Amino acid sequence: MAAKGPYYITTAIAYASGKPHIGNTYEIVLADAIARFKRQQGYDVFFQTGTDEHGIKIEEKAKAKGITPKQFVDDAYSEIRRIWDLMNTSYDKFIRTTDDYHEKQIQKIFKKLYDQGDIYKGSYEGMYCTPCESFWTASQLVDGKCPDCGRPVQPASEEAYFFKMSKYAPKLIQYIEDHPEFIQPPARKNEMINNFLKPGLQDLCVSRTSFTWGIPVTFDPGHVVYVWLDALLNYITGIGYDADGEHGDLYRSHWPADLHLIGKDIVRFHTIYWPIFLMALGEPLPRQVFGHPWLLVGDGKMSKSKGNTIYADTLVDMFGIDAVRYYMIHEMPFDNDGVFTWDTMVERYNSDLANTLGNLVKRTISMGNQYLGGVIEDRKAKEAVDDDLYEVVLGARAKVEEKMSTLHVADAVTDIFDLFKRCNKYIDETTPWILGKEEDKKDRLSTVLYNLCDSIVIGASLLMPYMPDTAKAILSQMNTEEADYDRLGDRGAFVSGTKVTEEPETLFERKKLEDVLKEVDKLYPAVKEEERDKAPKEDAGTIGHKPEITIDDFDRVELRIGVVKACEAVAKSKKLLCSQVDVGDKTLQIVSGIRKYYTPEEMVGKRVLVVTNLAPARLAGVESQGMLLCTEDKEGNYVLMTPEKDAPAGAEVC
RNA sequence: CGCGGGGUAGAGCAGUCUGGAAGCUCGUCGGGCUCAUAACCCGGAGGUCACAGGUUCAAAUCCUGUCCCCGCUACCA
Repeated sequence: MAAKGPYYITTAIAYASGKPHIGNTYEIVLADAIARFKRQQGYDVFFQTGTDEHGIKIEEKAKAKGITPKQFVDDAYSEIRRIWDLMNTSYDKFIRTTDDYHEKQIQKIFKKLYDQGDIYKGSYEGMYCTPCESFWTASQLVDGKCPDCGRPVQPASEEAYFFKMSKYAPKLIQYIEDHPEFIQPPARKNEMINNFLKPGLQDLCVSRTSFTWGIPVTFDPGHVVYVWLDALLNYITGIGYDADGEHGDLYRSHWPADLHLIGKDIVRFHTIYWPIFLMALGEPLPRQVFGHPWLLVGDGKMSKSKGNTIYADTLVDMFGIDAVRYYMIHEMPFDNDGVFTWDTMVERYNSDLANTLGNLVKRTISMGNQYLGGVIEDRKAKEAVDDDLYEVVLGARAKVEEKMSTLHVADAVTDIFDLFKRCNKYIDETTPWILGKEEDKKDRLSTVLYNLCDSIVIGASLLMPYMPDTAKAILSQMNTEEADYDRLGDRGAFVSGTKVTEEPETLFERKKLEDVLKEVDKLYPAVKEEERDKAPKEDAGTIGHKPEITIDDFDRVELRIGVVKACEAVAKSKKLLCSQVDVGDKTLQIVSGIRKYYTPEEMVGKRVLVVTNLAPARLAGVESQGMLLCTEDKEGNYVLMTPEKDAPAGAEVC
């Protein structure tokens, strides 16, 4: 295969805060398929992935667990790397932002950018909670108060370093316009230019003093480098960039990157901040950034009742590595989110892997053994239908290549399966089992089976980047090596006279949906309990238990029965209803986020539980003087709390 | 008029940029075959391409307007 030059591909580095679920795992698998494909084509591929290990969140989680941040990220790193390896991904380098060479370079880079005037010292405006000693941005506040303790906060400013973004904006706009392929999918390009670049870029905060788990700024103790300047630079520090210009060989041969594969949520950082950092360093810009869509889990019902986090290792246990890789790659359209459901998983597994592919290989090898003793020769007894078969088979590589060139990876895999489908059809067209009964048709029979083996070898070779283990298993059953990529457009990948295996193994055993669902049922209650134990520590977003309170604490809350007298939608909002609620001695105006579940009309006359001594707040510009109590039903819909028997407005709840 | 994505057969999607016979997968119904994992092959049924106007010889595709869904965001007190 011809050498085609360097190819550098990266994934985003994973935030080392916990076990990655299938959505996070999708990215590394997709990148792996692309990297393997490029290697197959003959490129000198370097494939880098890694973990982002700094930041306040990690510092806090470690503290909650009672371990050091370093211990925390070591654990998280091991788990992430274990999953990447489990998925059989062929990365060449796994970088951690706590690696010493990375930290050293970040410090040098920071200094360099500061010395040349791109970074300056300023202040970061926000709100400060004195008792908690915490700094918050306006958007983090809950009801204008400290999200931790609920006490009032004061405007304050924190000393911080900033990067002068605006200076490079015109040059970046020019670059983006001149390189239409730079941002993928193309729709994102206008989004970046219109929403961020044209209105004027704000300077980016690149250091913080409010936490310590980060890379220290060498010339200003107390400051640590803040997230993006640390994280994005991994793409060059990982391959030997040096701020003093003493770059390693790998950097010299492989930078700029050919492809940064990232999630669509961080396109902005990779197509605006990252190129600007590089411009400031005087380094060339990456050739392409692809913001891939997300792999989401199930419909609402499934995720509520069965837990919505599904991990790759769970799926691998049930279906095997390549089936999971196939699902991830195949179910993800180019620019729409994909969805994981157990139903589709089983459907894809049975219909594509077991029926189309597995069964094809098995029946072909079985016939080879039954009629020809396993030795498959091309006896040149050609018929017209053979050309129809080969037209599809030999054309597959070009199709795959075309799809891959625009990163339509799912479509590329579909083309390979079209090849296998054509083979199944060919078997029906040629009816080898009939040829096998007639002595004078032996040559034809042999040729037919040869054509099939040849086609399967070509198909398996094409499949190598996506399902490496399966491709190898097929080739091994055919007793044949992977065909060279450059020859996949020609016949002869399978050597005439080769003896295939006598005992073909079943590549994918069919699965019954009901069996899988039973297993899922068994699996998920267990996972849920496990998570409930971890939840309070690990994730503030899930429901944990609150600290014990005294009866006096409870007594501070004034709860009463209210009757809704009038209700209307809040004009400026999609979620809010504004109700006038009679609570006995007065009528409170209460705004609630329940428009999705109740119409204003059905609200009127309802008896509800009301918190009546809550400090007023403004929601969407409307004052709210209390709170209606709700809970969630099984589907996650909000349900109002009402008294079980009739109780008058104003009755106290105790 | 906050930003963005979307509405095409029972389900999931492609096709829309570059107008020119409505396509794929699954399901369903019928047939064929028996080498193979109840698998494989063929055929049928099933769509006013969200709606309404417009441009055109021709519109799923282009233009205008409307409705609905989903993310994100501001406001789920």
